[in-house]
Parts: sequence; structure tokens; C-alpha cells
Amino acid sequence: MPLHCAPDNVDAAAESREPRARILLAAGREFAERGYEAATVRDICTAAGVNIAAVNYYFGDKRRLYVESVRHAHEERVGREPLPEWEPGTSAARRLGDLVDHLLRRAPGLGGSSWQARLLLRELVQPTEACRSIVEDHVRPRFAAILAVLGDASGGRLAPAELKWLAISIIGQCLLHGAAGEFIGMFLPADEIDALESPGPLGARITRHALAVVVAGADRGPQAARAGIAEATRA
Amino acid sequence: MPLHCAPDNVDAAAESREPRARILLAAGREFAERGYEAATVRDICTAAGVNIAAVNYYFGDKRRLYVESVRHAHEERVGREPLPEWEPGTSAARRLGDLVDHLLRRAPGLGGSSWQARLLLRELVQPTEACRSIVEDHVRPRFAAILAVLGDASGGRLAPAELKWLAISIIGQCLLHGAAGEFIGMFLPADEIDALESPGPLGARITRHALAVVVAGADRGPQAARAGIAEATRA
DNA sequence: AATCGCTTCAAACACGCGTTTGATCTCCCC
DNA sequence: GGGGAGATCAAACGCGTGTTTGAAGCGATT
Repeated sequence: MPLHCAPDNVDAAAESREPRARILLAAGREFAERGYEAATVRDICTAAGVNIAAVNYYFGDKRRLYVESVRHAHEERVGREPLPEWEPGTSAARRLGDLVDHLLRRAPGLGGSSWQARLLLRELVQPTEACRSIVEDHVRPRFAAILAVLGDASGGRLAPAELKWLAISIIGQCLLHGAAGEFIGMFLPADEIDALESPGPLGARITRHALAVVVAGADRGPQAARAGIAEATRA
Repeated sequence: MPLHCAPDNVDAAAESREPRARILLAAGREFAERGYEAATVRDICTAAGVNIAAVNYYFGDKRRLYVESVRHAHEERVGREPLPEWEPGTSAARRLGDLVDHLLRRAPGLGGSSWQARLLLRELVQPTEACRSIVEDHVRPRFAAILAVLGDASGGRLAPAELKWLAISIIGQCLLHGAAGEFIGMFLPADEIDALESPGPLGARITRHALAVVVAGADRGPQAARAGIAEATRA
């Protein structure tokens, strides 16, 4: 298998002739797919098309290769795409939609090729070494952003605690469809999943449902809900 | 370390003299802590205080021990409580509340994340055959029940696909709070978690939010929402 | 007492893992 | 052309793994 150069590859120049980059790419995919322990440096090197000794030569050992691949995945996926920003006056609904979309775009399984997110997700379940801070830096600001937008959208109709819970619910749903798509697939036929899980409509649904809750002013009862709907309809 | 009998142990009779139960307990803890690949049968047997060959004798091999320990953890956590049943005429809202409460019942206060939760969380991210049987036996019937109740509650206002997605959302939220408390703890202070996560209000919130979506007739727009609220208020 | 299941045990087995080695190749500079 | 540093390679090493073995222990039954 000679150097099959694919210049327009989605994984950028990672499939270049650079052995280090090729190993990093193959390692990320393998670690994401199988987990640290189950992934073998032999398989990684085979996939990367390099000799086994290369991982030692370039990274020292398996552990350091793993840390490096997680860091690389984070930089490539999360680090490059900052939180969306909006002009003053953008409606809360629009901002919420953008945020949800932002969360879903880097959900694994949806885009198909986003092994990077899956790798980071494993770190959620089992944080290792220096990766905990990466995860926290990633999640916390997004939580805060969602909270702020929800606060605007609710216009004081929802108590702070209710807002936080709703934000958790949103993040949880994005996470569920991203991380546990395989799980959902176990009790839903494949064709329905394709119909239900494409990122666009999915994000629209999550946003719409969250807004329905906000707008219903869930803590206040029907009369507040009616007022809320009227208000939301104006915009 | 002789048989230190602790009759009031939280792990029930698992620390009994029964080798099978002791192995199951030690295996669950070890698998939850380290993951399937990293956990070793030697460590498990040492922790359980049995000989290495015991795992083969009682379970056949490591894989079957794992499947059994996941199933055991799930039963211990979720319990064997049957689905609730209702008299004819019970309102959909009430039935939905009961179902959500049923799903959340055994969810522990997120303060002390149990190893059972961690074990199940691993299955969520990377399902194995252990997950399959649990889904078949437990998740699927609950999904169907929620779907049916949501169908009643919506009264045809929501499309079937929308209903399924909403059901997934509900199950996902119960899962999130039941199994991923550790994750939530990463971006929410502990004291707020205690305030937000007590099972009763939590279930009420999930139910209320789902009803808000149903009632809003999210696919139909504001006028359908107004009609839905009127209808729901009647009951 | 002898016998028969079931259970427990120490010891070993085969295998795959991460890692290392030392030779070989490749390319650039003097 | 020669030399040397960096890169690549096939082969092997040591170790820990899951699993198996065959003998020994243990109660109850005959």
C-alpha cells in the first residue's frame, strides 16, 4: 500500500506522508472505537501503515501516544470551533438553536466521522491524566452559555433552578444522541433512526421542545403558558 | 481476613459466604472502576477472596462473568418492579407521571455515585451483549409504555415520529440523572445537585416538561398549542 | 468406612500484549 | 564518493493475561 494521497480528505493533511500524523490519526480512531486498553499498538500501526517500533520512536510508549491523540482530537474538534456569537438583538430562540446545533455537530455517530468526540466522551466516563481539565473546559462554558440564553428566553418566567435543570436536560439530550446512539439503536429500527437522528431536524426538535417548556412557564400553570406563547409568537 | 459478617451491609447478602455472589460483587466493582479490558480476573478473585479457577467454575469465562455482573447491577439498581398499571379512565398525565417515577425510582441521590451506575454508564457509551438483554427485557417494554401514554396525551396532535423522539428524550433524561450523576457533578456544584436532583421533584419536572411539549403540539404552531393547553387543563 | 458429587486449590499453559533491539535503508552534507 | 544522522524494519523479549488442569478437600449418603 503505497502513499495514496487524498488531498481533499476530511481529516485534513493527517493522511499525509508524515508518519507521526498518520499514527496520531489511526490511534485516535482506534482508541475512540475500542477504548484505551482494548486498542493495540499493532492494530494502530497497521492502520497507519507504519512499523510497530514507530510508536516508540515518535511517542515513547502507548500511554503518551494516547494522551497526545486525545489532545490532538480536542484541538482539532473543539479548539477550532469557538462558541457561536451573535449580533445584539438576535432572538433567544435563534441563539438557543445555534447552541444546540453547536453541541450536536461534534456529537459522535451523527456526523459519522466524528471519532474525536467519542474519544473525548470516553474521558467523561473515565477521566485520565491531564484530560479532565480539557473536558471541564469544554462542557462548563457551554453549560453557562445555554443557561444565559434560556434566561433570556424565559424572561423571568422560570426560576433559576428550573433553568439549570432545563439546561441539563438539553445537554443530556445532545449527549444521549451523540454518545448513546448505539444504545438507542438497540430498541429502534435502523430506518427510523436515520429518519429521527439526522443532526439538523434533531437539533430543531431539541430546541423546539426546550422552547416549549420555557414558553409554557412550566412552574406557573396554564395562564402563564398562554402569556408565554403569546410573547414568543411575537418574535 | 476471615468472614466478617456484616448483616446490615448495603450490598445486601452479596458479602455472604456464597462464592458466586462474592465474585459477582467484586467483578461489578472492578469492571465499573477499570472497564472490561483493564479489569483482571485475578484482581476480581483476590477481592472476592476466592481462587482464580472459581470464575471459570461458576461463570465459564470472563465475558460471561461480565455480562452477568452487568445484569446483576441493573437488577439491583432498577429493581424488578413491574410496570405500573392503572384503572381505566386514569388521565394520561397521571400515567406519564407514574411511568417517569417508575423509571427514576431506584436512582440514588447523585451524591454518592454507585459502582452500579458507573457500570451501566459504560454500557451506554459502548454497548455490549450485556446491554442487549437488558434492553430487550427492560427498556423496550418501558419505551412502548411511554409511547402509548404519550399517544393518548397528545390526542393525535403529534406525529408518530415526534412521539418516538419525545419518548427517547424522556428515557434519556431518566438515564442521565440515574446513571450519569457523576457527569453532571462535573459542571454543577454539589449543593445545587442535591437541591435539583431529589427523585420526587425531578420526576415531576420531567413529566411536566414532556407534557409541555405534547400540549404545545410542537409541530403545529401556537394555535394548536392553545387548544392543547385548554384540553389538558380540563383534566 | 467407603463412595460419590460438588467445590476448592496451586500450578501450569498458551497466547497476545507493549516494548526493545540491532541491523538496514535513505538522504543530505562535506 | 564517503560518512553519518535520522528513519524504518523484522524479529524477538519478557511479562501478564485468560484459561485449563488434575489433584485434594469436604459433606452427605449408603
